[in-house]
Amino acid sequence: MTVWDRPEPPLRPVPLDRERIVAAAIALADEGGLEAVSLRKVAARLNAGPMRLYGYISTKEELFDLMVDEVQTEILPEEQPGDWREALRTLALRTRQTALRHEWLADLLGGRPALGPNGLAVTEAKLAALDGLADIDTVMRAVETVSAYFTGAIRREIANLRAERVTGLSKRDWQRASGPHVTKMLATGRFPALAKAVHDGTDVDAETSFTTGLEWVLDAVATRLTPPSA
Amino acid sequence: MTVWDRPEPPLRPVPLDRERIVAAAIALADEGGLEAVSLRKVAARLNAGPMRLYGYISTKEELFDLMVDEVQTEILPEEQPGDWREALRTLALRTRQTALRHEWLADLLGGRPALGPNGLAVTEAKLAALDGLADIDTVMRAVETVSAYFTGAIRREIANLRAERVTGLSKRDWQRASGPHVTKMLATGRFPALAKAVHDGTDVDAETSFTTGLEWVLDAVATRLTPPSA
DNA sequence: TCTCATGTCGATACACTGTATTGATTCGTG
DNA sequence: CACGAATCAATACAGTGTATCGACATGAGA
Repeated sequence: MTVWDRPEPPLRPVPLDRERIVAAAIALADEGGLEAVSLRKVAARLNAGPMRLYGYISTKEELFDLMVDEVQTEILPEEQPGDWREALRTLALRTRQTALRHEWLADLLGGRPALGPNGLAVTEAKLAALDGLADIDTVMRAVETVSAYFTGAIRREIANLRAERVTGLSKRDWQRASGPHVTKMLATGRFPALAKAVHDGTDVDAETSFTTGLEWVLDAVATRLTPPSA
Repeated sequence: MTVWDRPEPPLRPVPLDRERIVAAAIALADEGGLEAVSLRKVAARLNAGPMRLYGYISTKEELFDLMVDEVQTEILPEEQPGDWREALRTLALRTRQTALRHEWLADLLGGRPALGPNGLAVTEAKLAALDGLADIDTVMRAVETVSAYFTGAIRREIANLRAERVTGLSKRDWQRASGPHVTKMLATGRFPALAKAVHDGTDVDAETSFTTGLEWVLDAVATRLTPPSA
């Protein structure tokens, strides 16, 4: 093979760093969901071979960890509001909004401990909101409870959202009218309470459902805080 | 190739049904986690070719749906206790226990709407527990909130459990002593509340954490129920 | 300025995945 | 007994995460 047949060597490889890798991965996930993220595709976006990434991460799971940590920056508000309740509410709502912007986050939420810098910062913010308002153990239980609530609520919301997308129908309409399976099941009479709920319940939007439950949980937390000493 | 070279045809294929397929898949997942479930391995356990499964499911996701629905039978208690609170608590605790028996459930919990017969039965049980104790919309909010809580709590618990397994240390010990990364981060002083929590907080076991939060949420629900008419 | 060691990079390779297609084989039915 | 339909397995394909390894550009030392 002569020189003329051989292509010029590729230009010096673009320098890589985790930031660029994670950004590429997030872009892919935003476009096509988590399953669209493959090391080959991420590398391709950066004009690199797949193996190149293994200098920066040692496993695909680590890439996911980095992605989660990265979007946590969107969760922390610029300034922490004063009231503990407002602070926790804001963190919960911003987590939800972030998950709506990056739906793949719902698949990862709660899946692994969030130990990256931004994850720790979010945890810090949660704990700081309640700092001094009760003994530490109560504060920890409170943070765990609120976080567990919104993790679960967000997962369910995104799950429903996806289901609605594939059928093109709202969950309610779908159950009531054209979801043949559920309709048939309800018709069996084996699920009276469920049938009543589907039939008589108001089809409340996801945000209302989320905030309603959130306020309930925050109420529960409020009861446990030590009353401000008189 | 003569008859003598050719092996006898395989015995008539073992008849298949979804039950056996799902059982095989669950066994695999119990042993090696969700990622150990491949259509090839499931089929192999049933002495069948991979393609055979596509007569019973049309996608791997559907197999997961069936697996989730199957283990829901372990969640429903034999008899429904009388008290709404007891009923919801039992459902939550049994979901947790089921997830501890089948850790892969944590990966799937809340990931897709549970519309199988057993999933519907569990939802029915939740709704039935509160039936008549408040208007339907309140009942639905209550069920959503409790479910969201324990979905998130279970996910976190399993996530921590796995993390502990790979390091061989309790989360607390690990953070305090030998988790170099977290230790270093805490040492930066950027996370004072977190540092205090790790340092001064009691290392409560997972079950206590779970039930504590659960009772809080149940308290919150209680507040919303219409007081028994005098 | 030349040589050599070092370490980075990418090509290749491997074992495996979910699933479409296709061809053989069996069975029920006329 | 023959044929049509249905069932099933083999093959195939495009993709996956990651181990291995050879080439090559780069920096250090002489």
